[in-house]
Amino acid sequence: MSTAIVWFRRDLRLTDHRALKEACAKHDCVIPLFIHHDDDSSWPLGGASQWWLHHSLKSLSDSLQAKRSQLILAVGEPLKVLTQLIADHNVSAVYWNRDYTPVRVKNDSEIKATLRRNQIDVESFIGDVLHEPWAIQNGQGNPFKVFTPFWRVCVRELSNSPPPLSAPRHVPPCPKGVSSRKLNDLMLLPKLAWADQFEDHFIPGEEQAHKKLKKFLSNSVRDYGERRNFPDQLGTSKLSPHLHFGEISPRQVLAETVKQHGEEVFQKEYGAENFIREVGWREFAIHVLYHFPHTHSKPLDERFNQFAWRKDSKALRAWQRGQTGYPIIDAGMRELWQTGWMHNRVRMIVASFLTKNLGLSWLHGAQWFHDTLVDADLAANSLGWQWAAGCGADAAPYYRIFNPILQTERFDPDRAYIRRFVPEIAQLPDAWILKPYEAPTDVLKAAGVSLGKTYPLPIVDLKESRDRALGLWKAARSEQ
DNA sequence: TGAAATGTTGGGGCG
DNA sequence: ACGCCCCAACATTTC
Repeated sequence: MSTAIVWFRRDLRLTDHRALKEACAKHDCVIPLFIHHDDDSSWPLGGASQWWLHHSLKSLSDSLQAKRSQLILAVGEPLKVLTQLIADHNVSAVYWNRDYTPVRVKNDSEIKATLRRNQIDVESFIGDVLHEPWAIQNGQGNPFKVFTPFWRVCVRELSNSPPPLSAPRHVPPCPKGVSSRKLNDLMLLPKLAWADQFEDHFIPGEEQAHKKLKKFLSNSVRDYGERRNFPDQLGTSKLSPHLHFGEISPRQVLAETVKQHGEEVFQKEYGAENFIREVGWREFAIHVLYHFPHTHSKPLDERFNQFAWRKDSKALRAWQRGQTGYPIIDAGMRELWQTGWMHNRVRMIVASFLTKNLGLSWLHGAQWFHDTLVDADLAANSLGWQWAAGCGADAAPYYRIFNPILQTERFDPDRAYIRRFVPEIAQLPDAWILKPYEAPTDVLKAAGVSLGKTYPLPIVDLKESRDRALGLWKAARSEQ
């Protein structure tokens, strides 16, 4: 009898799970294990992510039970938990899929070395990427800092990307007497009713992830290139949290897309190409954070190390709570708070507003998103915020400053998004709802809006703050 | 995956 | 009839 542990981390699924497949093929007993432990003190698991994790673990546990296995839950330092289990149940092997975030890379290599010293067979497998981060290089053998050439190489090398695996037909039983914590012991659900609305928008779990992908591929993907820009429409896949927790892998997303739409998904004129390209941005984020592990808290562009960010806790709080006086910003921030998610177009707008107009550090934005997004992902979040702030990989040019009013006119043409999330101004006509502060008094009165009372006055002047940002970014750029 | 400023063009009003 | 001006519409440049 040989027993193996499969250490589940951010790969909460049974299909395309290399570690699980290997363990099931080689061992008579398999302990599917999840260890709850915040190993990155500077980026603790956010509240919204905890909510997702709770439900995703429930789903994985149910799936394993259907295979007559059992998910074992533990709390504490992974090495201690593993060592104890190994000793108690005569475990001979430990398998996991790799995670490329900096703290995990470091901890995993230590755990691997320690267990191997103790004669345990430890094997790790490719994680949730198309290519290992070290397998993709530019002509000089360096990591990429620009998306387009990076993605070109990824696509060219796709034949070397491992194909997705099916679920193991049979999961060997978990040995008798392995004790597990109760899911509720992990204390993942918020004490207040904050997350109550999340479940109206998301159902965590592997089965739902695949359902959502299939539905998206058969209904929406053709118009994705256009429709994805309109936050009021269901034009995006909303797969991000499922991908973050590994309920579905990027290999599966790509394979399913190609299966339904053929190889032409790589040609530019197809909606599916835009969609696959977003999977590419996810891959790029993992690549950049792996090779530049400081970029979750320091700018990739060193000229921004000394940047004079403003400090203004009142403005930060107004931004966080959706009380800036600019409806598209407030709508986005409230969508985030209420649903645990924000449309990507609006993420760009609120990020530009925080960094350029308010002049507050992108780190504040990254921290808030990390805590409140169900899809919070250290790699994607860091890349996205540095991109918006103009200090990261393939960053937006310093002069690219979104105007909230123009963005509303373009991407929320009938103002449905604003009306949904900023109901106190919903009665304003289309022409004024995007800038209530300029609306004539009789229009405001007729709509029941009292500026400064029922809806805030703008906390910053757009033109003034834009000019200030242009000067600062231009100066930062010319340093060194 | 930007916005604003500046430049150019052409139609129409008007002396 | 003609030149001049205004200005919208569009294009280009600049930040």
